[in-house]
Amino acid sequence: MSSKGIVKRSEDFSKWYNELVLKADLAEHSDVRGCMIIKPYGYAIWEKIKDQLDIMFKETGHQNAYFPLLIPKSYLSKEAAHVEGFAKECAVVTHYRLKNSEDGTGVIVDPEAKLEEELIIRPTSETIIWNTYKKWIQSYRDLPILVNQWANVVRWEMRTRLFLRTSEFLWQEGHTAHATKIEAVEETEKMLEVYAQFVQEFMAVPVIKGVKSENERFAGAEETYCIEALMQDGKALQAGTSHFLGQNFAKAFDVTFADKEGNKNHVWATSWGVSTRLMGALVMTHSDDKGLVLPPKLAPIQVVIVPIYKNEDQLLEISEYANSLIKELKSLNISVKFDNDDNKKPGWKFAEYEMKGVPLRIAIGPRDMENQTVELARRDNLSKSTVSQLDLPNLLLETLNLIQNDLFTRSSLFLKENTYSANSIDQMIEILDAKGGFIEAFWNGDSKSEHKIKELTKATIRCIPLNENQTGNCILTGEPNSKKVIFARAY
RNA sequence: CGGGGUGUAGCGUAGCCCGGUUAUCGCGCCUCGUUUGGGACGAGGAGGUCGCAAGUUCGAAUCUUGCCACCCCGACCA
Repeated sequence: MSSKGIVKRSEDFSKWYNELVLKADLAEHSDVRGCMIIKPYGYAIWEKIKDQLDIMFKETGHQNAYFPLLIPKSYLSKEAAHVEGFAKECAVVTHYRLKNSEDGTGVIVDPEAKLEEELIIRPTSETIIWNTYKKWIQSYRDLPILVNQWANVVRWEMRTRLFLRTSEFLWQEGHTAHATKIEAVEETEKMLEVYAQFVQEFMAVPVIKGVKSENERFAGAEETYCIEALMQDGKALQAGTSHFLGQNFAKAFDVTFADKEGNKNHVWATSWGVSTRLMGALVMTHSDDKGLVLPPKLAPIQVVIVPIYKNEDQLLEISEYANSLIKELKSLNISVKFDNDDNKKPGWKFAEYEMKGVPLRIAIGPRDMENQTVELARRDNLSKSTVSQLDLPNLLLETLNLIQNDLFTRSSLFLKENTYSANSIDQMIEILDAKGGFIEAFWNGDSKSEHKIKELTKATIRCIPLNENQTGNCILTGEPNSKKVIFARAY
C-alpha cells in the first residue's frame, strides 16, 4: 500500500474498509483487544447521528435516563433465554482493589478484595432496567414508561472489526413498559419506523423492514423487528433492531401493575437499539476508492474552501472573499471549513478532503477572483464545475440537498439491482457466489430448514419482510404455502 | 476459540532462510529557502526497547519456546 490512497474495493473489500476507516481518521485500534478509539472526526459523525436520533426519540415521547454500567451477575440469569444469549460474552468484575505486587514490578489484584457478588459489565441493560421498573410501576397510571439511554456496552467478541463489531461499543437502548400488548407492539413498530426513517433520510441508506426468524431473534424477545441494509460487497448488515419483549422480563422481575378494575397484570415491554455499527453501514454504502463519501446531513464539514495563491496578496484577497462567504453559509446552517494551511498544497488538500468524504469542495484561485467564480467539486460523483460567486450560498444549499437525494437514489438502485429471487438452493448459491445481494425466496417457517439452508449456502434469513403476503414453495423442501423471506450472507 | 499469515522510526518497508562493524529505503516530522489550479522541490536535521518475555550463543532483528496484537478463513454475534 502506498502512503497515499487506499486499496481498491474490487481488489479487497475488507481491506478497503479497514484502510478507509483508519485513513479517513474515523477510528483506530486501542491496545485492548477488540476495542476501538473513535477519533474526533469519526466521533463528530456519530454525534450527528446521535443528535438527530435523540430529537426523533423525544418527538415520539421518550426521555433519556442513565442506568449503571455494572450489573449484579444474578440479574442476568433471571430471564432464561436472555442469559443463554449473553452469558458467553460477558466481562465480569470480581474484585474492587489492586495492590502493589511484592516484587515491586507493578500492581496485582488484591485477593482480599473479592466481591461478594460478582458484577458483569452490561452487554445490554434489560435486566437492571426491569429490576428498576419494578419499583417504578404499581398502577396503570404509571404506564407507559418511555425511556432511552445513551450508553456503552461490552460484549466479549471473538472477532472484531472497527465499528462493525467491537467488544465495547456505543449505542442507545430504548426500554419501554406498557399496560397492553397492543400498545407494546405498536411501540416496537413505531421505533422500527423511526430507525428506518432516520437511516434512509439522514444516512441515505435504504433498508428493508422485517421481523427476524426465531433463530435470529434477540435473547428474551417474543418478536424482533429489524432493518436490513445491503453493503456494496453484497453482504447484508443489520442496521437496527426493535424488540417486542412480551411479558418475559416483567415475569422474570415480577413487574406488575393494577389496572382500572384493580386486577394485577404483568407489564408489556419493548427494547430497541442502534449502535456505532451504523458508522460501518454509512462507510460501506456510499464510499469509493478515493475514500469516504458522506451524506451532507451527517457530514461534520459540508463545504471545504481551498484557496489557491502564489503570494500573500492573493491569499489575502481570497481570504476576504472566503470569510464573507463563510458568514453567509453559516446563516444558512451550512458547516464550512476554510483551509488556509500554508504547509499543504492544494492537490494534497483535495485528496485529503476526498478521503474524509466532505460533500462539497470549493477551490478559489486568482483566476476565479478575477472572473468572480469558484470551482465547485462534488464528492459523491467527483464532478467539477466553475460557477459564479453570485448567489453561491443558495447554490451550495441546493447542491447539498441534491447530493443527499442522489446518494439515496443511487444506493436504492443498488439495493434493487442486487435483490434477486431464487427457486432452488443451487440457484441461490450461484447468485451469492457471483455477486451476493438479497435473495428473495420462500421458506416453510421451520427452524431446521433454516439451519440446513445456512449450512448449504452460508446465508441466513435476514428478515421476513413486513406487509409481505406472497406465498410459494419452500426453497429447501418444496412445501407449498411457505412465506417469502430475504436471505443474504451477512456481517 | 481452531487453521493460516504478519509484526523492524509516526506510516509503509529491506535485511531474517544461511547469527558478526554504526539496521536499509520511501513517505511523514523539524529548520531555511523556493513554491502553490490535483498528493511540490532543494539543502540540512531529528527520530529505533527490531511486538513483549525468556532461552541458545563470545555475539540475536536473524535461531528456539512462550505470550501479545493485527489481518484472512471458519464457529459465535448488533
